[in-house]
Amino acid sequence: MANIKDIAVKCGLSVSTISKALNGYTDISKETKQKVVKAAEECGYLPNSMARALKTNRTHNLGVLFADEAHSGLKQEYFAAVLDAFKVEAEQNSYDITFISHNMNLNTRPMTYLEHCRYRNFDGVCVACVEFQQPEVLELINSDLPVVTIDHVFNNHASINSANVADMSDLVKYIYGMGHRKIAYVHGKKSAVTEQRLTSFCRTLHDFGVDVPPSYLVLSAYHDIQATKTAVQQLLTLPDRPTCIVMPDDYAALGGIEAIESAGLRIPDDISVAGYDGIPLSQMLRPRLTTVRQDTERMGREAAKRLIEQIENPLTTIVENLTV
Amino acid sequence: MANIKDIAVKCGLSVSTISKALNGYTDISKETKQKVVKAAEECGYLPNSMARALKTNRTHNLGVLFADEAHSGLKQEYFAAVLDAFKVEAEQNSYDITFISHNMNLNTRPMTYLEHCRYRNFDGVCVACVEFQQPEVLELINSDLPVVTIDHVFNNHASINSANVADMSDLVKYIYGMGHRKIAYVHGKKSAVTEQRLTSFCRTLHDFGVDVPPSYLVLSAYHDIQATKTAVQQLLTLPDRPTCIVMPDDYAALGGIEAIESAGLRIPDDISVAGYDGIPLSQMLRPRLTTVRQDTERMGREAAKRLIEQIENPLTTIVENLTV
DNA sequence: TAGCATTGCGAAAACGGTTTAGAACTTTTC
DNA sequence: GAAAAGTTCTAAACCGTTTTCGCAATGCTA
Repeated sequence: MANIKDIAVKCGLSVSTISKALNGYTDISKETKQKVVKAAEECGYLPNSMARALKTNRTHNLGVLFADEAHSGLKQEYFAAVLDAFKVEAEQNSYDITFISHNMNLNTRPMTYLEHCRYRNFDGVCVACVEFQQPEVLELINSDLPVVTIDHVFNNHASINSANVADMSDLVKYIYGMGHRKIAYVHGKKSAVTEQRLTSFCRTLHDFGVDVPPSYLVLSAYHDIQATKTAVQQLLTLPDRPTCIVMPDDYAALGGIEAIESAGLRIPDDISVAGYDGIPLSQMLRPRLTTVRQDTERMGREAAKRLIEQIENPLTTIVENLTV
Repeated sequence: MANIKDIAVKCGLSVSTISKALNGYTDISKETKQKVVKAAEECGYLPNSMARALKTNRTHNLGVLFADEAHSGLKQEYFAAVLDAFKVEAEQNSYDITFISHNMNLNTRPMTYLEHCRYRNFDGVCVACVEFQQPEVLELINSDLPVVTIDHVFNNHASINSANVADMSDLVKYIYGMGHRKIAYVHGKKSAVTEQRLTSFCRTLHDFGVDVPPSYLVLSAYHDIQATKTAVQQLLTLPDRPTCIVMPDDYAALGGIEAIESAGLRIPDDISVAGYDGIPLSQMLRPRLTTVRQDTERMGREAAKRLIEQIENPLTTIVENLTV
């Protein structure tokens, strides 16, 4: 309720002095500063972030785009975990986070993502879990706003990526080590992430002298239980059935497991299953799922750190890609 | 980039006329309005939400408090689903949402939740998934800000609640119908929700003529796999073991299942298990979990609707509690 | 044609801060 | 003891809007 003017009157000082005293300017004496801080405390003074932002052009607010077409971004445990970590790190640096949307109406037409960010004056944005090739998303990423992307690399932009190549390689080595030679991969839709995993999958096996027949690589989609079920059913009809199937992710794996059990096969006796994500769920499944644990905590925190670094030190910050 | 002044110059009109033309004032001629709108379009004009908020005291931004001590709010599928629905409904009404925290620094000390809301000028707040008895939370809820709470009823405040009494009753009836008579309940920590479920559990069984021995009611915690595992282990040592156990929620149920299987018992042959929440996960478990599906979609949307209603029609809105 | 309502627009004061330039005063320097 | 330098504060412009009030011009009525 109380504003800076009230405090000025109460202290018998000017508005500018109050502002400076409260913002650590050095040309204010210790005594004055103390008096001001005390008065502010007594009034329950809170700065008005709008007025401040209006003048400074800095909101201390970050936009996050965490949504896919199905509006199910938050429901995906993996992204929820990343966002949660992002939030924690942002808060520790006194930044708030607001969701970016494109449903707010501007005159007649709804705003684009970028327009929304400009409207709200976000200091920076974090983009994850979207179709990165969408024009609207590209417009946002190629704007002059500080940006960090998750699981997608753009030239000249910071990004945090899960270590797809190394992780998949480790997973394949582990499976190979268990004695499997006929390994299939039900993979997600074409994307940078998918490409990396797919390539790593094939190359690692190739290095072991195992060649993957094309029929062992089946298209499904991330987080799509039904599609994965269908894909696995297809695999099971092959004359030379795989002995192990790698699923797009832990969640989709549930569909694969269902397909296998419906076919009257037992896991892991008849066929083995591996997932991807390392979400807690996977450790609770019966049978327990072999999976790759992704360090979502670190990804979220690093994303926030690098974004804030970019915002606060635009000139000295080297924008780079981090693989976690 | 372009502001209202630029448009004024471009159109040869005054700033006030531009503002009015863009905001549907009626004392502007059709021709002028068209000219202004066209010019604004050409400049790629976007209003500055800060300036607007500063003047109008309305931000079109809602604060959401979705966090517990463990910072795991978002990781809980149930609340993530509610938040997701809340977000969708808010967006459709041109409201943004940002997370409330208490980590932003004000001078020396961090802000309280309420201070944070004032600082950001939220038009209203949604509170869920917190310890409602915390002083800081109470301060927020009892402030003059429009508030809607999820799963907790406060006098004179809107709230959206899952239908604990009816749902638990239905669950118990179903279990009873399956032939069970020795039913135990591993429940969450004391809270309004827990009380309702516990009471409903006991009363429904009582109505069937079944009395629940105190040893069948064991304290655990929501979403706590370990605590639930321990609680179930305790139940299994009872001389007169239950034939069915109701868990605090689907997630915690995983701990219970583990305890049972570790004890060499089979589900559902030796003992049955029921959960609570109806999260997708539960339908994928082996064995499939009997559970109560909560309409998280409706809860989230209704919460947003009622909050916005309160904000926009403070005088005519009757604040009430909705049970979904 | 005088009087009056209506229509369309502009001037200017907010909203609550930040920040630059400089004023007033004190201290140091030579 | 005057000029230079340092210290502490203030005045005022500014950020981009909204909104009240008033003013002119026009149309209408009698």
